[in-house]
Amino acid sequence: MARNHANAVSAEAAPRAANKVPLSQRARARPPYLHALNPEQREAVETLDGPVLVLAGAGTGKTRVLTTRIAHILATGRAQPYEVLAVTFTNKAAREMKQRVGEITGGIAEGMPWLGTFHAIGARILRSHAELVDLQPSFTILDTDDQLRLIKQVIQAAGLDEKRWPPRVLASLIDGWKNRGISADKLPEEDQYSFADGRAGELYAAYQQRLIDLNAVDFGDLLLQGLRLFRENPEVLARYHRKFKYLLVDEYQDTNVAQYLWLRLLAQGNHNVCCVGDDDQSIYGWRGAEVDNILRFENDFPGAQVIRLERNYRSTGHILGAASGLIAHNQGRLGKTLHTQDGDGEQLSVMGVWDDEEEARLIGEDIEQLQRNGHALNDIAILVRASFQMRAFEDRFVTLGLPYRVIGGPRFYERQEIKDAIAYLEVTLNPANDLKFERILNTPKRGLGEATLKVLRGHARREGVPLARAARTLLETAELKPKPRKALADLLAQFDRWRGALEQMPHTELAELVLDESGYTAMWQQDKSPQAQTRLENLKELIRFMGDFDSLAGFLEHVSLVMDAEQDSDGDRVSLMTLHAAKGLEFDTVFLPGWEEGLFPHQRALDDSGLAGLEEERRLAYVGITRARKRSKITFAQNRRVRGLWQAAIPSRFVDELPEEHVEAAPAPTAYGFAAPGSDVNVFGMAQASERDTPGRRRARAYQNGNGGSRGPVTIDGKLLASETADAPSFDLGERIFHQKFGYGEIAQIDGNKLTVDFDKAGRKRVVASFVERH
DNA sequence: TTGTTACTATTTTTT
DNA sequence: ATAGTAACAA
Repeated sequence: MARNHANAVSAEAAPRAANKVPLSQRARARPPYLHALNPEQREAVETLDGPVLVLAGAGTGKTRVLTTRIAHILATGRAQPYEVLAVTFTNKAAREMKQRVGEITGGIAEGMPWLGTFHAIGARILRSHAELVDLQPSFTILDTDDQLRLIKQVIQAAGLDEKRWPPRVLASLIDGWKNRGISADKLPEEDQYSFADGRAGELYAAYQQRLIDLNAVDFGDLLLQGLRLFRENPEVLARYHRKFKYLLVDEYQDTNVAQYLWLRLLAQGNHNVCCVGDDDQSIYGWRGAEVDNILRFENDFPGAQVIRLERNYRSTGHILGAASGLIAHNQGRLGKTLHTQDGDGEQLSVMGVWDDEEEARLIGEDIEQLQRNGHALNDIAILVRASFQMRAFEDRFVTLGLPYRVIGGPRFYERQEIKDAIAYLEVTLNPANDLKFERILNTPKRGLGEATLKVLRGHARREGVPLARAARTLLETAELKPKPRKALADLLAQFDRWRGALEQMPHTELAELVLDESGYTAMWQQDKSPQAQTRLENLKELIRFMGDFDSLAGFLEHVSLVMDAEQDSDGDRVSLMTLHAAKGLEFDTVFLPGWEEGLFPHQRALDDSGLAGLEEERRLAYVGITRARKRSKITFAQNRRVRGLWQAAIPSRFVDELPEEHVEAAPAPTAYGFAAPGSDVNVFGMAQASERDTPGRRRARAYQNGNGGSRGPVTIDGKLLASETADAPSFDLGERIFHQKFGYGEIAQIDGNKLTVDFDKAGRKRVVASFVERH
């Protein structure tokens, strides 16, 4: 490992291919984009020939290096935009990179057709050669719902008990195999018995056959079939070897085996492959990422140069020191020493609290304090290990009226109503899409249930035709009872009509028509649940978004690959997210709650993957701490509700692994029950005595906060909200209102900008007026 | 076929 | 606690 380091340093003196570049070129003034880089970054950008691994620690300018490198390749004329393959994991990263390359080159990147996610690029390559892997170029890409439905069918067809052999389990097994590049015919003996008493391979193969029947692929196939394509057709691979002069990979520590193999095949062409990553930030092992890929880079790509970026531009000395000390407890790492030219800054604070409610309250107060001192909420984040931890914070922030945003929650295209709507549109466009057809067959309810579906499936299977086709012929026979028969006939007629309208009207109008006439919109309008309103909004949003595309087909292709929608970034809000979602982001102040054994490190990670699991959890902690520019505040609760029951918790071992010189142990003022909950003690650990903080008022407030059913005026700071509530409408007692989180309710009491509302579902809650709307 | 009740499995999450 | 699912009754 030390050798790598030496290697990197010496390489700086003589870039390997310098002599290939004409002297006139070398003597030119450095282009402006190189000036902004430090020597290591510049080396990473300019070392263009042969394999390069850039080990980029947290906050060392990884994205900058990657984008500048692309810009450099283009600006020096080494390759045309279409000759550079750049892969990322997320659409967000791809978008960002595209934009930043564009900024540096002044638009040359416009046509970088091969900058995208592994899956998008895989799909693109596969479409050009579909026949070579038993597909038609128009193949559809299944989402997880479709995949699960299909696997369920396969399990049923095999005559297995779904309860004993749950489809989800097989789905994740198949996923795992595909991640490791294992196709159905190559399933190792030991994996055979991982499902259904040795029938694993048989089921995997049956599933693959069904995919081919449907002319469909799942996400794993986008890579696995790509591998097969390259292996079975060397001439195709050779074509891409000639095509791609430079390969770049972002977040290399997150690659799985299939991606690695895919990449290695492509890199066999001219070996100009540059991978950027940080072994210390590998946190996706549970979904197939192999840290080994990055650890083994030099073996896999002979002659590789390793360049370390160790100068951190983000965090203070104490934060880096604490994070480095923690991660040093991991065994399998390449090793980096991050340093900063910043000052030491504040030490990390660690504090124990009584329970999750107190944790949320103290952090809430701390945030208000920061806000009073002029900190933007946008610069503050709370990073949790598991999403259930978010609830306490959301509840607290809603009562405080503290604006927050949840990052990475349920994504737009994952929502039920969006998937349903898309299923309708997909079937309109492509009647042969059986899985989507099944999805909407009885949504809304039209009396076409399990029994009808069974008849349809049987018929379709016998004739070897899609369900919609089978349905049509079934209408001619007497196999179905009159009622379902009529319903089915109506549905088919509707689809025919919509299909006919495809050419007649803009696709957004058609979408509205389909959703209206199918009764889908009506279904949600009649739904009384608090989310129904939001769902209808989402449907409107979907149609608005469709307007950005030229055609329905174009829109649907986008949706199948790009599962995320742009996050709204308006307003000054605290960010709330999981540690996983936080990778790549940074904030001035980061709160890290829930550092307790069992939660963080998570018990499941320990049980499932032992030491490797623990090390991944530790990397997660490292990622969390290094998100902070100035302040990291760790808390742990002594008591936490797990699955409804209270459990005593002990502080995470990670707390004790933090080097003491970088950490300040904040006293736990309320932890042992001396101070009443609700007292003004912040996470800095200093009791903030204020004029309104007499013991009596504390008790009063504790009563109000603790016992839910609060009455009387609120004593929590109302003044913070002045700016947000300026334009809030005024309400009357007894008025019906709608609240994003709690649904519909009736106003029971008004205190300035705070309302007490009896919610239909959620009961009596105290909310801020700006958070509700008239109904 | 639909609505009700009982039961179970609850980290992280992209494509 | 809770949500999502499966068996069961109407």
